[in-house]
This record gives sequence, structure tokens and C-alpha cells, in this order.
Amino acid sequence: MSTDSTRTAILNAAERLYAERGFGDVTLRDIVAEAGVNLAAVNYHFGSKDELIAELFVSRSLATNRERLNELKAAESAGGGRAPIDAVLRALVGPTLRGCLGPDKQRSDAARFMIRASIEAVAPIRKIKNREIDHLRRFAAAMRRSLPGLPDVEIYWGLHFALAMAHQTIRDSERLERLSDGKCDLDDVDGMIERIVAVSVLALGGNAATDAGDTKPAARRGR
Amino acid sequence: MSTDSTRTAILNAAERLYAERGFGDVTLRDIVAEAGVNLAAVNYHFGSKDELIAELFVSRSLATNRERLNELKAAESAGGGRAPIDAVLRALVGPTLRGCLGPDKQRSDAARFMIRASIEAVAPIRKIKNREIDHLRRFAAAMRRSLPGLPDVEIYWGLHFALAMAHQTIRDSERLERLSDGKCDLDDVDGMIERIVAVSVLALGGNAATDAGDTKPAARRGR
DNA sequence: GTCTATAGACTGATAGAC
DNA sequence: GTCTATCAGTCTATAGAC
Repeated sequence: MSTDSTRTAILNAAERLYAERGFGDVTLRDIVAEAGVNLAAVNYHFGSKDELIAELFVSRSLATNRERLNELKAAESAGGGRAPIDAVLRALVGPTLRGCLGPDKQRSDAARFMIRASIEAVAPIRKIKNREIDHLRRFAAAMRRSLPGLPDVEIYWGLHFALAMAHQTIRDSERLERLSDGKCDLDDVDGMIERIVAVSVLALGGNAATDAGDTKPAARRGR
Repeated sequence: MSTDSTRTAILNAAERLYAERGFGDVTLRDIVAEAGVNLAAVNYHFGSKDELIAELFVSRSLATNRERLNELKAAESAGGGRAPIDAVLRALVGPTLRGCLGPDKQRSDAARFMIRASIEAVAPIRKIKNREIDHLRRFAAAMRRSLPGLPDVEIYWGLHFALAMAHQTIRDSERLERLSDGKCDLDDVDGMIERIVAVSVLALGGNAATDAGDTKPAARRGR
């Protein structure tokens, strides 16, 4: 037993139980029983139940954000500081989707924990998500570099819709599978990413061209 | 005071407090204090806290579903049993968005309650949402009538993406407003509806034409 | 650092009098 | 139907042994 084996035992047990039964149905006593440690250890190592949840969530989402930025950086380097819009969007939604869906990932505790976090949105997690805006601004900037002629408002809506499709696909994957009678293949993560990227590119008004020219692309066709 | 004034007092107080502070931070004691009734009255009238939340949610969402189907029926009648795809999608996302967003609606208890329900997704509400599939099948059928040539899988993805954009816009309206520095006008509900409908139509592969012809419309453009 | 033991506040739920 | 009183369960927090 090394110095902080108790700490990691708590983290692993908590992630497993939250992934399995959700946040509302798992008590600290369940977690310490699963981890084989004492109740007081949670308070000693994390301070409170909320901080334990927060620690689990931040470590996972920092990893995803790092992956996103690495993909973005690689795409922009390859293009001499300016990546095609589909590459930017792929860097935005790819890591999240690959982290949560897919034939194997679906069963990993980490993936199911992040899905729970997305669906149930408990208080400590909501607070962390609100600090995510700075991270998204980097992608808005990359999209602006990719589509210089496009008004800012279109950039933001496009970014928002891309995230919307990605997150809701993670949240409601079960419903989509049932609604479509299995016709929508949720194990084909790459196909799903390309689908979302393609729709987002269309929403931004074109086929990943460098200059947009027109100022009112896809939306606003009035009724 | 009629027979069930206590019951409605509880419902109103609960909706108001949940709208204001969320589900996690409102106790039954807060609700009965606000309603001016006794603690035991909640259990007498509703059975449990979860059933009280469920009753609030079902009554609101049944109203939205009714509105959706009315709009759909009107559009299909006008078109002789077959509505243009944008009208079908407008009937799907319009009532939800108008019910939750907009300059005045934002402040109504009912609207804010439904936004909370969408974000926090507490257990009793999740269970109800899972029974919503039959309702969505009606819209999938209407979309199929509208776009007869399109493969089912495209119908389902299009329906899913339309709902994704609508729901995530409701859930994350605050973040979008901050990210865009107010450039995305979330008070312009009609503009937002048209935007989502337009993108969804593009995702389905065209400009609301009657026959799709091609079988692989928007998505799947490989990397 | 980890544990036992326990305190104190709060929660949802219920039995039983009226 | 409405109330009081009370239950068992939860969480945070801490004192003190090892």
C-alpha cells in the first residue's frame, strides 16, 4: 500500500458506482464500502462529497480538452496556421464523442461516468462547466481564421450547433437507438463524427471553402 | 377554499421554488413553508417527492406535445395529408422553444421549471422522458411522408439533430449568450426556430423538396 | 495517514390523533 | 384532509487512538 492508495481507491469506487447507478442513488457510505476504506477518509482526502465529484469530473474533462486542443493545433500546423473548417469542427466534437461512445468505450467506467455527468448535471459539475467558455473561445477563434468572411454571430451559432449535436447524441444515444430500431448505428463513432461535422459545415454555409463571401449563409430563410 | 386548494398550493409553490433554485436545493419543507401547508400534506396528496415532481413535469410536457401535434396536423391538412419538411420540423421544435425561451417566457415559473427539468434531469423526470418515443414516432412518420425517397436512417438522424439543437439551445442559452457576447439574440425565438429548421432541412439533404432521389444526402463525406 | 466512534443538522416518509 | 410527533437515513465534521 503506497501513500495514497486510499485516495485512488475512493476515486475508482466512486467513478464505478456513479457510472452504474447515477449520482442521486449513491451515498458516501456506498462508496467507502465499495472501496474498502473508512467514511472519514473521504472527508480527509476531498473535503466533501461535492469536491469528490468535482475532482472526478475535472480530471476527465481536462483530458478531453487537451485532446481537443492537440487535434486543433495539429490541423492548424498542417495548414500553416489555418485549418479547414471541417478539421476544426472534428477537433471540437471528435474527442468528446470518442470518449463517450463506441462499442468498447460504452462499458468503461470513465465513459459512463461522463455520460451520467452530462445527463444528470448535478450542482458541482454545473459550476465547472460554466468555466468552460474560455476553452470554447479558442475554437471560435480557429473557426474565424478558417472562415474569415463569416460574421461572428454565424460562427457562434455554428459552434453551438456542433456541440449541441455531439452532446445530445451522447445524452440520448439510448433513445435514438430505440427510436430508430437500431438503424442508427451508435457504435460507428467515426461515422457519427463525420455526420455531425458535415451538418455543422452546412450550417456554417458551405463546403469548407476558405472565403465565405456572402454574409447570410444557411439560416434565416424566413417563413 | 375548495376541496383541493392545498394540492394546487403545493403544486404552485413547488414549481416556483424549483424554477428558482433547482431540484437539488429545494426540500419538501421549503415547499410546504412557501405553500403555507403542512409537511404531511405532500405525502397525502402526491405520495412522495418524486411523484410531485413527476406530476409537475407531465402536465407541462403533455401541453407541449399537444401543441406540437396540433401544428403538425394543421400543416398536413393544409398540404392534403403531406406537409413540407420545414413545416414538420417547425411543429416539432417550435412549441418547445417558444415555451422555454423568449423575452417574457424566460421569467415565467413554468418555463423556468421546464428548463431546470431539461438541465438537471432528475430521476423521476428521466423515467417520463423515456416514454416519449411513441410521440416522436409520429413525427418520424410525418417526415417520411414529406420525404418519401429518403432512407429511414436519415430521417432518424435528422429528427435527432433537430431536437438536439432545440434542446441544447434551451439548456445552454446562458452559455451561448456569454460566449457570443450577446451577439446571438436568444430573445428572438422565431429567428432561432427558423435557424434550427433551416439547418435541419440541410441535414436532411436539401431544400424541402418533395422527392430526395439520392440516398446519401448531407452526411458521410469521409475524411 | 488511516481508522473508530460519534456528534449534530437535515432530509423524506409515516403512524396516529383529530 | 390536516395536523403533531417521530422514524430511519443521509451528510459533514471532528476528536482521539494507532
